[in-house]
Amino acid sequence: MIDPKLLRGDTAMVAANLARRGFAFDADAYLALEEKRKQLQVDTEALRGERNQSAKSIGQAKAKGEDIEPLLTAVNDLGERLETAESALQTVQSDLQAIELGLPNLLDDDVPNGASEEDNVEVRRWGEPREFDFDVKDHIELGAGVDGLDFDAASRISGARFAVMRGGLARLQRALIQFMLDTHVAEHDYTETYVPYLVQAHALLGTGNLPKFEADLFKTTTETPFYLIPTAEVPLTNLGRDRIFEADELPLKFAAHTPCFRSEAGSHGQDTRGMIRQHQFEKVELVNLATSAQSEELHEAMTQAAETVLQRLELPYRVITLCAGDIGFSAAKTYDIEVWLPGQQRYREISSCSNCRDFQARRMKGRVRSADTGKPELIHTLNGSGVAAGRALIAVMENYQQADGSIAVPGVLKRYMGGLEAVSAA
RNA sequence: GGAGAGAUGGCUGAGUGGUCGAAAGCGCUCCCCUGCUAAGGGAGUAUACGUUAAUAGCGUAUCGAGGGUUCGAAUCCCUCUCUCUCCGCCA
Repeated sequence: MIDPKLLRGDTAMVAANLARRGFAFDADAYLALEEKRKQLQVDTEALRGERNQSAKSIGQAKAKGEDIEPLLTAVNDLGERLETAESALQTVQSDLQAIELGLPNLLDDDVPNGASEEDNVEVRRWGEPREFDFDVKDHIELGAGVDGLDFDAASRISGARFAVMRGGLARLQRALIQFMLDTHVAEHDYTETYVPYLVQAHALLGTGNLPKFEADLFKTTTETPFYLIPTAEVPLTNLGRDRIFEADELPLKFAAHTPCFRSEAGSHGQDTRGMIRQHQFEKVELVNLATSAQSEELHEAMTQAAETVLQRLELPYRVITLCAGDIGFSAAKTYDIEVWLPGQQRYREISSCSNCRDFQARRMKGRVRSADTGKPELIHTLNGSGVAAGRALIAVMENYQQADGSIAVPGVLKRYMGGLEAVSAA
């Protein structure tokens, strides 16, 4: 949520900022509603004050043994007036809240303008795409060749956008996950964390996935519905929910491996072949809970941490800053890391590192007791993929392919592969 | 799944219809005293929202959540959630 005080006090600035995203914010309608809220709230609170006063004097009169009948008649219609005022106020407040929950985060000043991914700005590149002296295969062909990636089997079980993996390939994905977690824990000071894969609506409201993006989520039909997490960002970030941290507890840095579940509604026709875009995929996620003073630096460090993984795997990549039209709902600023895929001859997203500032914290009531003032203030939340394991597997397959169709095991993964040098057909 | 107990401020813990936002203790902050890493005395110490130039006042809300009864609810009633104990079941 955007700070309601800011929204109210500097509506034009907020509207202009949101307009950069292509988000049309009806400031006039909002201000009219807000004006109404203010009046209703003042009225309601005055009535409540009146009621409290009379109740108090009735209590005092009764204590003195006086006749309270006349006092009771005097407040006769108060209850009804109050009830009317309260319900009107409640209606307006929930309308306002619906508007506020639907507004995306304010953009950081250094988010570039732009309408689509075409306008994202490259920050840096690392590594050189490898030169092949044979015809390059994509991961689908390679996976079939080593008899490890089976989309037909998956579709018989679950339909489109699922994969079955076997043997060395399945193990390679597990090796990637282990390697990533070990790296972040040992070198980047992350705490390995295990979290629920099913969460309730309020957790998703906190991260900004709800109420606007329900269609992207899988939901159970149980009496109290659960949602399958679309990313470990949801449970990890909610570790800060309803808490007041001491200043010296922050930053907290959590790393978790989880499967991620996405309905991919609205992505029909995109990446339908292969394992790029699935309903279920594995990811190692990084989340930081921080003070406002820490978040900017941590954002850079988190991006570096994700880059480290790719560097150790010797996978060429580039880092881009997402433009205003491409950045996510809850983020103030996002770096995407795109890995080189020889099979597609282009860079594809493998990590997304965002600073959400206090946007999610406000929804979650995540706070920290300021070291200076002793007062609670909102924490900053950051999340990043460190990195997507399914896509990392694709990247390793395509970048490490050999002329005979086998896949060489990257050096850093060998210890996780039982000394295996290459994944090939059994 | 069955039976029972419970949920109060940073913590412990009183409080069963009326000046209770809430006793007391602990912790923390400030002051005083004390020639010293002790003890004692005093004051203060929740959050959100509204109003406001104001982190000053004033008002409103909050004692797990939601609803109800009442002029008035931490206290009574209903529903739900969570925690604990015992039993059952189970990876």
